[in-house]
Amino acid sequence: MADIRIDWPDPEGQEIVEFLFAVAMALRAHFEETATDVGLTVPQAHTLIHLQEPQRMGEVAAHLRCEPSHVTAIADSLERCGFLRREPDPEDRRAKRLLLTHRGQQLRDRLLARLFERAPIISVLDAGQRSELLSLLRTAQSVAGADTRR
Amino acid sequence: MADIRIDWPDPEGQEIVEFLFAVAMALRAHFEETATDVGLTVPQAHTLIHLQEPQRMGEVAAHLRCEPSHVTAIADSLERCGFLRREPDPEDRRAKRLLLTHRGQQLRDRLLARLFERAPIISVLDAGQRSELLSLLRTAQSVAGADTRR
DNA sequence: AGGATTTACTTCAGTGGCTGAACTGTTTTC
DNA sequence: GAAAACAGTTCAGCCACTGAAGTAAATCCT
Repeated sequence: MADIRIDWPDPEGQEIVEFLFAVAMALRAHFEETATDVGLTVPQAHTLIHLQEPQRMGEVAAHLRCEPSHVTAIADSLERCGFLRREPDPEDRRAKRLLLTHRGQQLRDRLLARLFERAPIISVLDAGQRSELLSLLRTAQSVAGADTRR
Repeated sequence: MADIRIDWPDPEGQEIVEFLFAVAMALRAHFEETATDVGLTVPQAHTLIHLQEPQRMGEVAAHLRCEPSHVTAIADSLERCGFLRREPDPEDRRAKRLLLTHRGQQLRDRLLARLFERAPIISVLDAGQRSELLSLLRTAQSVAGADTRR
């Protein structure tokens, strides 16, 4: 992504976007690698991470930004592996909540630990740089979040 | 991605990684949206962007991190649409180079313009914050790059 | 020089993530 | 209490992508 050239009035902004794209791609690769390391696919890993607390399937679908039918498939596979189970939602008998089994919790912890442990990028920054980066990212958060929604 | 909690000795680093994941997901969505806006799929858009200068197909495959056979398919589609053509590599008659047609160039420019123009994140930062962010990202670049390679 | 190996792309069959439509059962609405 | 909206499931099908087998050209090795 470092080889993009285009006539554009804001070279600094462009360079930032390019860097962020590079970061995005690196993190994506890191996530995928970590997931396969622990024996999960990317959507399985995303789902597992989201299930810190029991969630209704529709809520998971909204979080993953995919169709509910896809969540059915993901939940099927994770349930077959014994990482979660379906539980009827006490407040709505149409809905089901996904909740992690003990093995699922363990796997989730392992996954997250590896994810943060070997994360690229932050390891070269010193304490001051890191808090600077953090505050900049916090500032930018609102827009990023606003842009994420469909 | 804001709802991850795990017992981890480095909460600041964790928060940075979480933010970067959020940024990564936002940018990915932004890229996908922009690509479909101009009538391209994600891999088509990536390929088009990479073709600022004519590239051999193997080189494109390496850049996209996919199998050469997939590049054949992508090139087929883009050639059918008239955005690029195959040209025999003058230095190796086994190889073919992909090069953009005029329409392909135009589309690439439009794509990149939209990509930077509507990029999330940077728009809320002022000039000082932006150069800070840029220098931090430059510092972190080496590691990110190192982690990207297989 | 020339036969064996490697390399660049293509073709094709198959996998896996994901969507959209049709269906069941439950809740809400008026 | 019937009609509409909703949660999840099933199924057919799309698209990105891989891996193996095939063709043609370059390189390697005496």
